[in-house]
Amino acid sequence: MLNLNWLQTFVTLVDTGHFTHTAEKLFMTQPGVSQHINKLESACGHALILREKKSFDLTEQGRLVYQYAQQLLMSEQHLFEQLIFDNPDEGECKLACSGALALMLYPKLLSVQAEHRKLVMQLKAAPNHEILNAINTGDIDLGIVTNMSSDAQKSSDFTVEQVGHEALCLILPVKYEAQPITEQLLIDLGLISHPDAKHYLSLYFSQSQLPFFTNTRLEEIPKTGFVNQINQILLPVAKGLGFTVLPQSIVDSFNDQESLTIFKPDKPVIEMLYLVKKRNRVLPARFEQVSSLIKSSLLAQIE
Amino acid sequence: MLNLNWLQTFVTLVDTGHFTHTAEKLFMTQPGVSQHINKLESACGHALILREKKSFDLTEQGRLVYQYAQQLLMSEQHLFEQLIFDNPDEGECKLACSGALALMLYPKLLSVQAEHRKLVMQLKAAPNHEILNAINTGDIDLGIVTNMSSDAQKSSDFTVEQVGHEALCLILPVKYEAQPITEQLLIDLGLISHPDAKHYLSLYFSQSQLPFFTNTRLEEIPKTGFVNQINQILLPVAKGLGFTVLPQSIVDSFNDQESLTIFKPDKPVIEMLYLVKKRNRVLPARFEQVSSLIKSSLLAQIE
DNA sequence: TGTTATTGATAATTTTTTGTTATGAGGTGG
DNA sequence: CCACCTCATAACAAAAAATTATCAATAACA
Repeated sequence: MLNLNWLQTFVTLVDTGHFTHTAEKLFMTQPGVSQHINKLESACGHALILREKKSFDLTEQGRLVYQYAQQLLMSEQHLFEQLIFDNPDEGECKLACSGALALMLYPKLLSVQAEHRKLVMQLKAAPNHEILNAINTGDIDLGIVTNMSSDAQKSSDFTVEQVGHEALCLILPVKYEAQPITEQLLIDLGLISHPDAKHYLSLYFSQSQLPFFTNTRLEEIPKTGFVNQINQILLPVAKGLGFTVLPQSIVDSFNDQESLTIFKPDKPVIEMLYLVKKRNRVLPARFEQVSSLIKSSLLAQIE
Repeated sequence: MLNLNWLQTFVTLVDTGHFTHTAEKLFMTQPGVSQHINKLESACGHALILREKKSFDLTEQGRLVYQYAQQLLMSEQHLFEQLIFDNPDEGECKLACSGALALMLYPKLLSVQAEHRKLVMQLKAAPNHEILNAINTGDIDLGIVTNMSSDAQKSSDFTVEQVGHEALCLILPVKYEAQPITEQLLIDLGLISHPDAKHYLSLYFSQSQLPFFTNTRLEEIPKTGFVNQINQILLPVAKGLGFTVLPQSIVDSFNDQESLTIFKPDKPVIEMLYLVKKRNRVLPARFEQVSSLIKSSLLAQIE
């Protein structure tokens, strides 16, 4: 392994072209410089300089090592700067949320990044449990999840903050507009499924006070479609091929609203949104603006 | 300064999450691991891990250092690979030649680079003495120059190889086509100057056996223009604003040939082209294809 | 062309750093 | 609750690095 001190000495030597001057510059003795170069050479397995008379020339390997060393010393300096100053406009933000929220949030995050090019936004759409898992391993810095309950036993590992809520909609083809919803109707129509469909469905029926489907019987609904592209889920519904359950925001952003009908339950179905990070983790300064952006976006949506 | 061994230990520790396992993996003892981490932390001036119970969490600084260390270890490995294997298709080629030759060579060099994206061609157009100087300092790996004579005293510092020659042309506006060339005509017409004009002029008159301009009187020719864009020098000549001296290849690549007339001296004026590198310097493998490309290009041009 | 001053290499010695062993405190799991 | 595992600490041994004291080779200069 290449010792950084040797590299520093080597760079200075190449710059000055002079062993003694290098020693003075680095507050060491001249034999020390010779030794550093010798050690570096044997660590590299190659001669780095060709000594001739008083001066020397770089070998090709010497050039490579010189380039490498310069980069290295620069990047170490950069690291130290990062360590002492937590720049709010620089660094990676690894975020995760549901596909529905990603659809809304990603453009806003990107406009922040457009202003601060060194602030790199990474947004991953994933189901709840995967988000929590990724936060735990440190793959994700900050996540937005819906229900914390099912992972409650782990919840002590997280810092959770409620940041908003979103209405869930039961969506059918427009031709059922005037019809009363029955369990049999839904079974006949079939479900257009998607990654969060199961979770949304059980949430919807348990909250909406509709006397349909106890949890055990949700499986009985036939699946007449599946997509994991959030903005394409409503296409088959619009074409009359099935029903589905999605957050309000997805429905709002769909082009062909006239082909859909949204069922109005007696009691609106709301899912809570939680901003989650790892417990004890103090996020860098850049997450200030990110989380306030998230909060204001989610609040604005409720209006 | 951050010791590479400490960083290696730190990375392994973060990966395993386990001091003892880290020690085993790196063939050291467990207290050694503890010490490495302590030293790294004090060198960074920050806690890198938060020890709690048996396990630990990374601090934000720890994350930064981890990222940095991973990059570093990777790039050191890359360096070693470069040192043992001189890849003919990877690396920088820093070349220099006259503007005229650059015009011809650069497209060819770029088509080589297009095939081998890691082979980066850097071509600089510069006058002779600047090229020799840059080769001497190591800023340029390989150069093409015309006359070595004036820097002959230094020539022992270089390895020189003749690689071709190029005809020099005296170019006038087409309206002088039928006219005999006299010294007075040139003075009346005026010189369209460019960076190599003086050198080309003295070469031309000393070789062409025209009884014009002893070197001392070259200065008397009035300058009626100047450009340092090689492919724009002939524009003012075509418009009748002056004469100039340029290599044949530049004339050939000019669009508006009909507006020019090229003087035919009794004895054609040739300037030799030399491929020059620093003496004793063994260039990396990638220069094989570069110099054979240069040679074949210059030979092809002579035909 | 001697003569002196510089420059870098080498060897021996000292100092500093690093790694190991021995041990202990705190936590875990059967 | 006991045996075990994990990491921290201190004392010591080993290795690495720096320094001093030289020397040979070259350059500079009278």
